Amino acid sequence: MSIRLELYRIFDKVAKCQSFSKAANELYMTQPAVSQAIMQLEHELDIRLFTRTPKGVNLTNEGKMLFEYTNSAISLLDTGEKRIKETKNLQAGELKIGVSDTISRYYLLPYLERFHNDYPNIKLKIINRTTDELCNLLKLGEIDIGICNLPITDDSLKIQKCKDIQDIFVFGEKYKYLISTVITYDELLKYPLIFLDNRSKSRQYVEDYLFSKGIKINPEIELGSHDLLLEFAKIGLGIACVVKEFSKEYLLAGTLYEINLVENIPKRNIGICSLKGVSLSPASEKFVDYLLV
Amino acid sequence: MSIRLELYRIFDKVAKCQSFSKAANELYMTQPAVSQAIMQLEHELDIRLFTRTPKGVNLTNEGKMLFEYTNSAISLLDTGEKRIKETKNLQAGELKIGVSDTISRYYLLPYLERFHNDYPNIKLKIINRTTDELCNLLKLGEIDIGICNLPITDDSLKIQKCKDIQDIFVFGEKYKYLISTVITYDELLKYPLIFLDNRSKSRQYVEDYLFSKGIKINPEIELGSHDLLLEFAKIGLGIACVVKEFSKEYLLAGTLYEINLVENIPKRNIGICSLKGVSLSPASEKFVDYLLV
DNA sequence: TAATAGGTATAAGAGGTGATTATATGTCTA
DNA sequence: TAGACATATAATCACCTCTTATACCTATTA
Repeated sequence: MSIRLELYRIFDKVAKCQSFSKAANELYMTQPAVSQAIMQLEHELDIRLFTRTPKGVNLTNEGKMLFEYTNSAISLLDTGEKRIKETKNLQAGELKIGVSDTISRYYLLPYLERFHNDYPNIKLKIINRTTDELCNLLKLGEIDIGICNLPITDDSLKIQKCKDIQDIFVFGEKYKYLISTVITYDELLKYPLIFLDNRSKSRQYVEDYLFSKGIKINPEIELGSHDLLLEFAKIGLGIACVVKEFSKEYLLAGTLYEINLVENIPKRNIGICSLKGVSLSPASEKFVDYLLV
Repeated sequence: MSIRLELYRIFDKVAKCQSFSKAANELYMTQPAVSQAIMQLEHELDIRLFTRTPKGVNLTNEGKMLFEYTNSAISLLDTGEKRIKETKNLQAGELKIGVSDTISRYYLLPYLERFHNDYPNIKLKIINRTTDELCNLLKLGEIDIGICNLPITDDSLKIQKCKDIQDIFVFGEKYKYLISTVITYDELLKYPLIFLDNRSKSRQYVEDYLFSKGIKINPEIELGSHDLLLEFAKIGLGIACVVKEFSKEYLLAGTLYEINLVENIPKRNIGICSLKGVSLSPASEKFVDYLLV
């Protein structure tokens, strides 16, 4: 059988202390235990490692040789252990978050900022993709968690809702006369509509919902980012379908106005996705905490 | 307390096998043992190292991190062990021999040559010093064994006789008339004597012996090496006290002749010295074997 | 010289603990 | 739905390591 690794730890300590007794102390063992351990090691390797003297022990040449290896090995294990502990205390490590870009800008940013302040040694990696792509990245292990627009139907993923969001329609100065007018879904179609492009979950969600109400939208303009939606609406290019929570600045500033629909689009959620059955890394776990509070 | 190093070995194997069962096999343990070991490690580090799946296990991010360390550490210990075994089989290592130069040239050389042929991977270091200095080097651990002129009285040294040598007096052509003449110690003093310088054991031995017989020598010439003794005698500068075994070439070639003394100087010995109570390295041991056969 | 202090070796016994066996549980596949 | 294959859990046992006690050795010191 192979040699008990404990013996190497003891050997290592004895070599450093040049004494069985002192090593025993530092190892919280008795001297005979150390003596026996070294004898066992010497026996198994079939070679003398120490020369015993009345005032301690000295490494033989072969012992010196072995020590070069054990010393590095033991200290490697020690630092490995230490790094794990650091990671646990979030003093090191990295956190790879996949997120759709809409969310990252309007929702995630403050959390990222806070997390980075609290744990500056965690390396943050943010990957912007569509929800579907994020699910794949999760399975590939490329990201630790994904922040996605719900709903997601994937049995291998664990989903935790973390924020309600409300889809609304907004317009700028040009359509100011619509303020305090209540509008039906049908009437919306009379106006030029601005939507995200149809790969996005948000677009799909609203489009699907309206379709279930018998409304088939045909956007005048399709854009790639939520930012552009807001800006296009602001300069009067049409009525944009946006997320209320992500449009607060514009609404508060009075540069955009929300349409009063007879019936709101049902709220949907942003959720945290992770692989089912896979424990989160400490950093991921902590970050999820932030989001859920 | 610190973590059982065995756990790291098991962890390492599991990480490589990506399976508790397979690792158990390779470690000659049962699966539950491995399972428990990993759980213990995870518990002590307070972190998940593997994610369990129905078809094996996978390293978590933290597990991967730890593995980088354990993997190197374990393989370091393995190679350390391997090198020790090589040393034991004389496939590596070094052999430091201290020897007085007289001996090294005439006695040791053939043994060194043979040993080096048999074990070319052992690095040989030969150190030439006087016997007294060699004893000190032994105690300092600078040499593994010393090949010295006996007698040596030092309780901390282990002495093994390995060769008889006979001190004789020789002369060259100039004193050819002495051939087949029997000579007393007293008569020797009539001739110019050539001795080694008085730091050498050989000189001391003969001088002391003759003194015990009431003869006080007063050499005409004192030289630093046995070589020179022979050469000086050959060209007729006197009668040299040399070691018979080291002078064979000259005696056989007829360039030097041995004096017939009424009574031979008592034989003395070359011996192998090593530290008492300290086991010899495998290489040293083997070399001593060569000398003693 | 005797005694002390500090080191290692040895013997014997006890206790802990890691391995085994047996079984449960879960998941994918045929 | 059964079977194969993976890990988890529970309980028992045997080994083996550590401890205690003691011996022995070598320096140092009174």
